[in-house]
Amino acid sequence: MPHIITTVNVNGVRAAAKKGLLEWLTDSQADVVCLQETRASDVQLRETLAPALDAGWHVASAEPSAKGRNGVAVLSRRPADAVRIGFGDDEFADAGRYLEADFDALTVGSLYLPTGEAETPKQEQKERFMASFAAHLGRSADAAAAAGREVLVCGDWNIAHTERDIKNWKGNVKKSGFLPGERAWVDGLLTEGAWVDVVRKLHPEVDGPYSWWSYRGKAFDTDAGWRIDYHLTTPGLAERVKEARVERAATYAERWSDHAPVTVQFR
Amino acid sequence: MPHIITTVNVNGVRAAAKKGLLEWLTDSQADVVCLQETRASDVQLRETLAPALDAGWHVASAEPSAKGRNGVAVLSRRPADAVRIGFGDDEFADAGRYLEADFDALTVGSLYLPTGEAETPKQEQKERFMASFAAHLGRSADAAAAAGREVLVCGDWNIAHTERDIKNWKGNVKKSGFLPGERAWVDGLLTEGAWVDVVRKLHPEVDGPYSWWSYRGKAFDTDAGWRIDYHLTTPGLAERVKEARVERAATYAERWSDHAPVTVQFR
DNA sequence: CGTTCCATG
DNA sequence: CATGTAACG
Repeated sequence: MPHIITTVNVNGVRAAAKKGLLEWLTDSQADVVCLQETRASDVQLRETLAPALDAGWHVASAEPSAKGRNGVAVLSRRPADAVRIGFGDDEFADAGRYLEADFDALTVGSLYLPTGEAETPKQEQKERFMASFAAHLGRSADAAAAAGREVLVCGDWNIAHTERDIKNWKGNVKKSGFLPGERAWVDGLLTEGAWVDVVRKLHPEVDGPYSWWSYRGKAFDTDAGWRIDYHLTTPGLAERVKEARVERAATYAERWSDHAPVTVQFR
Repeated sequence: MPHIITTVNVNGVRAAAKKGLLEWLTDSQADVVCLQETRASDVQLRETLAPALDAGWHVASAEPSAKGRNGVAVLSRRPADAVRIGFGDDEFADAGRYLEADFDALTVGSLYLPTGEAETPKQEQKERFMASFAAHLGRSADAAAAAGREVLVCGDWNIAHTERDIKNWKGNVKKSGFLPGERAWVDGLLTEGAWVDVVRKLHPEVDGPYSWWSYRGKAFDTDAGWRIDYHLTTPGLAERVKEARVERAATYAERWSDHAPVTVQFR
């Protein structure tokens, strides 16, 4: 079973690969790397990742129906036992926003939750996705418990959960990504330990660690970021979490994404 | 009166400026430089050319109504006495395809004739432009003769006149830019010496010199080009032409346009 | 094959 | 402020 799992929104895998993603991957100790916003077809993704595939990585991907948008993937050092695209909602079936891959008794999900914009139809779409995906998580947790399996769902959730998860929380209370309803939705996922935010579990008292910084202005340099990339795990797996870190340095020399990789390690 | 005049289609002045246009301009001995396909608003053009303007160049420009398309300009070491945009045809009035500037007894025109595509509405538009512009050239020649002035119209005519003006002429007889009707239209302009193609006058027997090479393949390296950038002058001025050259080397180290500057010098 | 625009983030 | 795409050349 994989012990080190990283998630990173690459904001265009082709651009990221030109700027350092592949070198970062070469240095990575991860067993599984979940990618979001590949913004590439399956063919383009394989072409871009060819050096990594040659080096032994396997890839499973969910291609977006709209060219140059969304796209999620799971890279792994050995092939997944099974791969499932989508989460049973026809509206988002071919959006390239969710993919699950099984490795022994562990299921890993790579999620790219929609961006919203308060008071617009985009926000309604985000909320439809949230409702539907929460139902999937519920079913998934129940099925895993019944089958003695564990589940880890990581990716870009596009929601900062608490005031600790966003540098300028006061300035964003009416902005999509920090709306009360969105934060309450995350509360609901974590209720009674159904799911555990394992980075927060390990670092309960710190601000951040942020995983996304706008490209505008000097947000990265001043660490004016958001923690919107999470690893949520089933409770049994959460008990085994050993270490978690945001690899801010990965994008420090040359920034190859506006997100940084978030890595968790399990016993 | 200016004695050295250059024309160059820059294929986007902002991109060209980043890659060497301004250095070429610094080294240029020209008194007047006509630009085509600036693909910029007047404001963007001035921002882009700011170093040249600081160095003493003056600019007159015809902004395109469609953003990022067309656009012609005349740079000069002293301000023009008068500037006229367009050539009296309402259809093309704000297309950013023609500009005239007066310097003493010389009028200089910067032309970007439309690209065509055989058997399509684009070709019909090109031919409407050609008919209308030929009428303007006729009026212009008559007026110049009556007033004892000379006229030079340079730019990207998007037509290779003869078999000498295109490397692979056999492969292009049905392609816009080398259609019989287009070539005959140029014949008509030159009839009875009303207008003189001064580069060809100086170099009657050579193939080329080409002034445009496709970016595709190795067209530039193999000199598989087209001569579509001309200086047409009134007969009196043609008598004074001393030297003409295509500055192919200007774009050799780093190609800042798919066209090369064409420079003529007068006594 | 390159430029610029657009929608999206 | 960066991505990919499109129309255009």
